[in-house]
Amino acid sequence: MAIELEPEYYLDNFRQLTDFVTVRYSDLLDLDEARFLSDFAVLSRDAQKLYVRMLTRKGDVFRRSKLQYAEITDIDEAARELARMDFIDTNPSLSLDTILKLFSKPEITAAVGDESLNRLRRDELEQSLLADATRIPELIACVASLDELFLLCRAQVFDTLKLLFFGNLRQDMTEFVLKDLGLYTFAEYSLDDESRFFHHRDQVNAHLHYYGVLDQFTDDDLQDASRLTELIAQLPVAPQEDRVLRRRVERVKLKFARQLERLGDLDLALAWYRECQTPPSRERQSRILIQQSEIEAGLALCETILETPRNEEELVFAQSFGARTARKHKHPWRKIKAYKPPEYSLVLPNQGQRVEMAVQNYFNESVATDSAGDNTCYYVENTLINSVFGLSIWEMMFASVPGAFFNPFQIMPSDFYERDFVECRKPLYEQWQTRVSSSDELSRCVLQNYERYYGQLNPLVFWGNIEPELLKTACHLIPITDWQHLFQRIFTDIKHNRSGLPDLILFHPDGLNPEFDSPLVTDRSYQLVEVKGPGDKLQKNQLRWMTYFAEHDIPHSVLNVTWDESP
DNA sequence: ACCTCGCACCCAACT
DNA sequence: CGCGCGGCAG
DNA sequence: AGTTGGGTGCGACTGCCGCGC
Ligand SMILES: [Mn+2]
Ligand SMILES: [Mn+2]
Repeated sequence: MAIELEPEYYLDNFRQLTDFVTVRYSDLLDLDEARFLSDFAVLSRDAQKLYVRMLTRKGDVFRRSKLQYAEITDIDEAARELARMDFIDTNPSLSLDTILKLFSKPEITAAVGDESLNRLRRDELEQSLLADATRIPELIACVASLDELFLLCRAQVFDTLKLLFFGNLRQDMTEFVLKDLGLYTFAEYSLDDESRFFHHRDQVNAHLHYYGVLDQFTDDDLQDASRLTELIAQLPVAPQEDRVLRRRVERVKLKFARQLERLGDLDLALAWYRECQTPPSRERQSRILIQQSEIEAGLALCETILETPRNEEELVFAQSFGARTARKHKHPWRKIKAYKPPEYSLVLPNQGQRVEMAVQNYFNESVATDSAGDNTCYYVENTLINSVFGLSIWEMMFASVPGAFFNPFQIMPSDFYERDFVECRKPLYEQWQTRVSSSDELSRCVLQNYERYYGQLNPLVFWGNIEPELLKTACHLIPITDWQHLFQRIFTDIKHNRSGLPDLILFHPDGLNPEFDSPLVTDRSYQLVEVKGPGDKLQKNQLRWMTYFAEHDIPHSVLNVTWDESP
């Protein structure tokens, strides 16, 4: 399905972006931004096209010969016009370093006239040319004369416009293309002219400030504790009401603090963790304290977590790490026994396939034929349960709620992972509850939404893994009370409980033959099986799900597979 | 896929 | 020469 | 020796082309 784009698609996309910003945010624009828009509007079409082409390419300096676009009638004339209007500089003063990056090795050595330089690696070549400061002006003139060089100007203004449009700087103009090519289909949601992500200029500036700090960050900084500290200190202080910015800033702080830990700067890491509320901040603090032999403080923090856990993972951490540490240092501790799921093992011939597939095939060839023949095993991991959940809450997810949607390329509402997602959609939640009150209702709703929304992006719905047949089977063979329990746990923390579901699901409407020699559940119509190959072990999120399964009588087990390597 | 998810592989500490 | 990587385009 | 916990690292429309080694 090769979809052709209009020859000037990129200019059209740029216009869509600027129109969107103009309609919603004219009151937040500063003078530079307003000038940018009005100057751009009076450019010739050729000039507009060339400028947008340059904007969407990497870097800000370009060689004339590398700008070849058939759909632009006269590139040189367009460039002159852009220069007159200050959109580009056709005679920029650039450092030798910058200029060298634009040319290939053979071009540089030929221009310099020293073939012996060919033996050097690219980075060595640059080093050697930059080494002699007295030769630099001469070399700049020499290399730069190989081609006309254009410097892109006012690109920061466009960054601000993109930020206003998307609400972030992670997305870019490729969203338009991917959508138009049919690679992405977004769900329908209402985006009226009043849907705004930003409400004050100060807020825009704070977000720009945040991305400015990220921009300064390079991979080398990860090895430099003082540099990391400097960067964290520069991050903006997000106001209480800007939840998105708070989330973003906090994530970066956690990441940098974690890196300070790796670099061995535990005190600094601790100090920055203390500035953060979100997990795993307190977990890391506790670990550091214990590492520093601050046993009392470390255990006290575990106690605090036990009293006010921010999420289940943090709670489980405090229970197990607290108990282990207390035992080791002979402190009293009220220990809670960790759940051990039923486990059994199986030896299979190694045919080079994924271990989950090997087990699925094994089940389909043996256990599945156990009774009437309606038994089947699917390798679904998170996809089945999340998809059924996602299809069932579709209307709630894309409902019009203030602040939830603000750009045309969202795959979910901005508050989807927030604690109060349900609270903010109470009436729809109550409707949803009636829809999941019986197997027939659930099945009807899920299959209907499958047809209605097929292919539309949704972080919970995995279109490639679910067929109506499977959905129907699952809705009927997993009892509605089990579905309600599964949904309930996902709703309590969508972000974290979307994952960790077992690899396989077995359906057996008439149960299984109890003679079958394994701890498989025999008296239920389905069961979930987590497969573990050699060397693998239950992940934390998998164990949390299994603990919950045990509490709610959801049939489950862990199957350890070893390979039979004998010929 | 608002930079994840599950697994593979490694290491250290414990039993 | 062939391979892997990254930029670019649609 | 074997187990357990913890850490890190890896992939992500596709297809083409120039570059570096
Ligand atoms: Mn798995
Ligand atoms: Mn598994």
